[in-house]
Amino acid sequence: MTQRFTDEFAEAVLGVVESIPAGSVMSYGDIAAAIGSRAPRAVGAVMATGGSDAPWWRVVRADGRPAQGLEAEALRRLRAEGAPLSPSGERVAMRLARHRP
DNA sequence: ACGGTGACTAACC
DNA sequence: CGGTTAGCCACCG
Repeated sequence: MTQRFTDEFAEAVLGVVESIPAGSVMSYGDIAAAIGSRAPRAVGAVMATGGSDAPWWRVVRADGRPAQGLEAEALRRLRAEGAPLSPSGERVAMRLARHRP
């Protein structure tokens, strides 16, 4: 571990992210709601800061599109996991892939 | 204390 | 379907 997360928020976010099973995904909003927050943007900030060690590719936007700037990489990994993708292949089929705890 | 900012979202047109 | 707009909350200088 390279970083220690003293912030409860960041700790909670990463905990949820690591609980997402392969082949499934959660939106930033889903994660925020899962920890009783309404700050999907803050979730994104945590991921941008210390999400490198977590399965960040399983965290996508509400419309099923992966994080801005990492779309190609994320989609590659998601496909490898067998996550259901849209016919176009550029976004995740949220209806099928969404993980609900 | 304050305002700007962001790996966001939902509502509208 | 797609482009815009306003709303939200946590973090940082």
